[in-house]
Amino acid sequence: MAPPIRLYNTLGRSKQEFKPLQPGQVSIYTCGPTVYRYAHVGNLRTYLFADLLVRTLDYNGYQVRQVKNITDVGHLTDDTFDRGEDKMLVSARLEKKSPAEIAAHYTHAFLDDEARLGIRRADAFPRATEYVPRMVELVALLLEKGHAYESGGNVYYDISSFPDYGRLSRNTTAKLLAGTKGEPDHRKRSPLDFSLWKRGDKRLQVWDSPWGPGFPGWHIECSAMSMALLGERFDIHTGGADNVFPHHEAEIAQSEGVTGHRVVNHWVHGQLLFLSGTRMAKSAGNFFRITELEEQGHDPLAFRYLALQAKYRAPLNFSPDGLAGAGRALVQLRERVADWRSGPEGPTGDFGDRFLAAINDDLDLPAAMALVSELVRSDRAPGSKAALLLDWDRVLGLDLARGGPEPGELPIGADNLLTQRQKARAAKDYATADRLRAELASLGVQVTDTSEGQTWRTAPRG
RNA sequence: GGCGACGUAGCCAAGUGGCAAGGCAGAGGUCUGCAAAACCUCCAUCCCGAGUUCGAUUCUCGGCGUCGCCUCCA
Repeated sequence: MAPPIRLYNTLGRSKQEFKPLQPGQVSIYTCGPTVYRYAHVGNLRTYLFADLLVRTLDYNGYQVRQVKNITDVGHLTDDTFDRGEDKMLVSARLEKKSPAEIAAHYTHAFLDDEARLGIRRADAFPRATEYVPRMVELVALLLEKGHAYESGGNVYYDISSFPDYGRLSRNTTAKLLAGTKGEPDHRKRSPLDFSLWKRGDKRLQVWDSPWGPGFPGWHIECSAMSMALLGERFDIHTGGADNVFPHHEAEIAQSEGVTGHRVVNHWVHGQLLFLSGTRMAKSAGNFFRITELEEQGHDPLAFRYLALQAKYRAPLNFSPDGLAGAGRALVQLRERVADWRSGPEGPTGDFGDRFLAAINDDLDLPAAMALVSELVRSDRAPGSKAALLLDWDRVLGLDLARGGPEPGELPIGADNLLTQRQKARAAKDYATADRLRAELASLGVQVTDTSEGQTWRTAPRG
């Protein structure tokens, strides 16, 4: 009997028992990337957390449908007076490519990056540009229902028409107003009203609408794509903590404004990745791509291991040392699984139940990882330890079946040195043997003596 | 200014009203010709102050400090 899954819900700020709308099935919408640049490991941490959620539900026997949007329409950096720049279009200009080319390039890179981290493919990756007609419909409905107004060619959401505005982020409109800075945009009734549709015909990306040519506001796409693919009610919506306000607050106002009822049951947000105490961000330039870490000799899954050791709801401080440590631990774990696989089997006690209890408790992967260590050190039968670890790997996603590192290719001349060393050792000429070991090491070959003779392995990366 | 987090060993990071998980690094030991690996052992009174309590790292209040959101951002 599996313990119930409890998930923290940003709406309500508490762990709540997860109950799917349809028995045995779960619908998840994961707020995806805007594809105007490469994703960094900070971005990927959020998709990793969503992946762990999907895998946990799958492990519990649920049939999961996950939708992850690809935003290939740029958003303005500043909504006021249309001053902001659109990042998609900036990238297109800088790289002298069309927005579609930019989007295609970074979308592929994103999917590759996800695969490197063992993130399972979502069931659907809707593109925002393909849902603009649906967005236009939603904006028209919001106008019809009195939640929006047209002004100066733009359409704005009237937050005073939605009393629940602020419930997710716990901001109140009165306090938000007090904190308003900068000059007000006089086309808006309230400075807090946000854009649903922006007029503009001089851009590279323009669509027709009842309000003239233009482009959609920043939040409407998620309302459109989530409801188009998952329906007017779905189970879980994931995203980064930075999206709570204003993005998801606006999404709730839009989706519920249109439908008149609650759309998302569980809002789950993953915390951000930090580097030297500040948020890893594209704009700050303090980031690593997963491919960069790979070029430095790290296994991409070492980052996954690192992330598994922290709660998804807590900020995580990234450091190259921490990553290296996680990598060492991962290699060792894989070697053990390889060693134990063919060993004898036996009972594993309550380890399986404890693992399930950990992951079902709001994705407590740190507890699960501690359990991995406890199991490894335990005196259970090796074959069963390996089998259990491989079973857990369905959730952990660390590719534990991979085995130890490959011996690698011997550099030229090393073969001869190895033979000489073997002879020297047989003759108990240890001075020569040690000299040859040092010589081999300088060639990048690590020699180890075992009871069955010497073994070697090429050093990781040259 | 508003909203929200957080401050635990050298680093990363869990956790609980009652002797502080785990990983990496480090120390000692076993093993080994030596080394490596492996194995064993060791390594924190939890930012400060006050309060509640038999007892607080864990609850409350007050400091100090760090960070996130309030512009696009995972």
